[in-house]
Amino acid sequence: MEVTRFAPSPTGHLHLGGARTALFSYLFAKANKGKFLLRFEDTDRERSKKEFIDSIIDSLKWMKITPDEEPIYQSKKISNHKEIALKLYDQGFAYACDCSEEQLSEMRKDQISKKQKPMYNGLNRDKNIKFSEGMVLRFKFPLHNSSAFDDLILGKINVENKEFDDFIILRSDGTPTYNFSAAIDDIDMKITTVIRGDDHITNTLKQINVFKVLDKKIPNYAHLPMVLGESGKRLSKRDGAEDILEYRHKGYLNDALINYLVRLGWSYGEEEIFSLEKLEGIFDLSHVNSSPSKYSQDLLNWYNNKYLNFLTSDELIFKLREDFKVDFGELERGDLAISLLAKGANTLKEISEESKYFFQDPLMNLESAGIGKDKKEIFIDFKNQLSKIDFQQEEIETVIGSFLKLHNLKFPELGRPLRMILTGKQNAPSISELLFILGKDISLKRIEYSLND
RNA sequence: GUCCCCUUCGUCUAGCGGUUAGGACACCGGGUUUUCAUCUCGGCAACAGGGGUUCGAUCCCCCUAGGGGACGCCA
Repeated sequence: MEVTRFAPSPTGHLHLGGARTALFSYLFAKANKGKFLLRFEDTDRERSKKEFIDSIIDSLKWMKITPDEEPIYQSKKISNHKEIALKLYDQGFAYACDCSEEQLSEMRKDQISKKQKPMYNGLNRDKNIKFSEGMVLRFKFPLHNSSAFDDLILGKINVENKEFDDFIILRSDGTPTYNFSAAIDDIDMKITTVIRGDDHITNTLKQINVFKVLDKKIPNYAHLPMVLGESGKRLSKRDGAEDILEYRHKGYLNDALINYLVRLGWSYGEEEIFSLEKLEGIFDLSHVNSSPSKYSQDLLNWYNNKYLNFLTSDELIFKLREDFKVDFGELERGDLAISLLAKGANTLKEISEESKYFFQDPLMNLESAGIGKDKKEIFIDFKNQLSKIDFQQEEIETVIGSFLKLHNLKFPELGRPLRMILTGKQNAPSISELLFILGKDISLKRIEYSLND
């Protein structure tokens, strides 16, 4: 059975890139009838925050990415990992090193100045220093040959071992480091396929050597090409490197975001729209693109607009009420109003902002509505005509038509000022729709207000 | 600097040796809407460059260029 995991470090919120990694990992597990697990790599005491654990959990929940078991906290396994590191030391797969941080940074500076790759030079590798607390343990990385693995997305990756140094597996404070703990935990959790960003490729090469000395089966790896910002640079605050929940606050739908994210790198012929349920059946790694992709606000907006319009007016009303405190349920014809606005809106927030005139009288006087004093009589007559009819859409259109004819007016001469009176805006739904949705009382009230000027 | 990964329209991508190189977003026109949006029809637009392999390369190999990533007692 396939077992995958998402292993964020709680040193920040979940952002777009992380969410995509989690999604792919989750979908791969589901599509293979396997398990998806969550592990917090919270061994960086300084930067790991409970706040971020909570926010990552909330974000995943909102994205409908549900782990099949309770989350694992790496910090709880520190002593276990230390024990294993010590065992490796006893077996000669690791060695003690007492180089000071100053020594190491000197070494690094020196190498950089010589245009060399900065890395530990193996000074203490063969000195058989006896380990005592306060020293670090370094992994004896093979000196010769190369390390390789078959990436499920990228294909064969092979790097000369001389490119690696003897990385630290146990810090001087006695805690294990990432590359060591991650490998051990993947073993413990029986992970079969590791799906993560391709910035982890070198880590993978290190970790498979840990697997080897431990004589454990190496999992499959799939490295996802990065998501870049719209500028082509690293994802920044401006384009998605912020809290994924920000998207919720801006009025994006989780289903739209899921759909957008999965299509960022993965494809299924020429289909564009996928429900999570469908993805759980058809997702695969072989159709993941091997090149990096750029974030596109336009495309996300397009998806969001689509999904907004997949919703029923009742569902829209519910979401607007919950997330934006705008209650279309209070309106006579709120269902029509909201679906009308949803047609052209990219986000729930836009709907709420656009909806003002349904809830508040715009209070336009003659001048701001663009009606000259000489035209006032005409509008008074129009108001009288309106007040006589039953406010059904057809009747409204009929009365407008005959009124226009009677006064020999072109539509805009009536429509433009009327739209201002009704909404306070130049751009809004069609006049007959507006009158119908607003209803007789409100429509007449707004017209009267202007005419009383 | 060293190593690794990547390269099809501006963007997301289809393609898996023979295609008029397809779709979507964006953009630009036409129609509908006597406003905007919607809707609809149409248009613009790509195989980074150079060598091979092959009867034939977008597709396979090499080089160059460009982009991204890694190089911590962070994860």
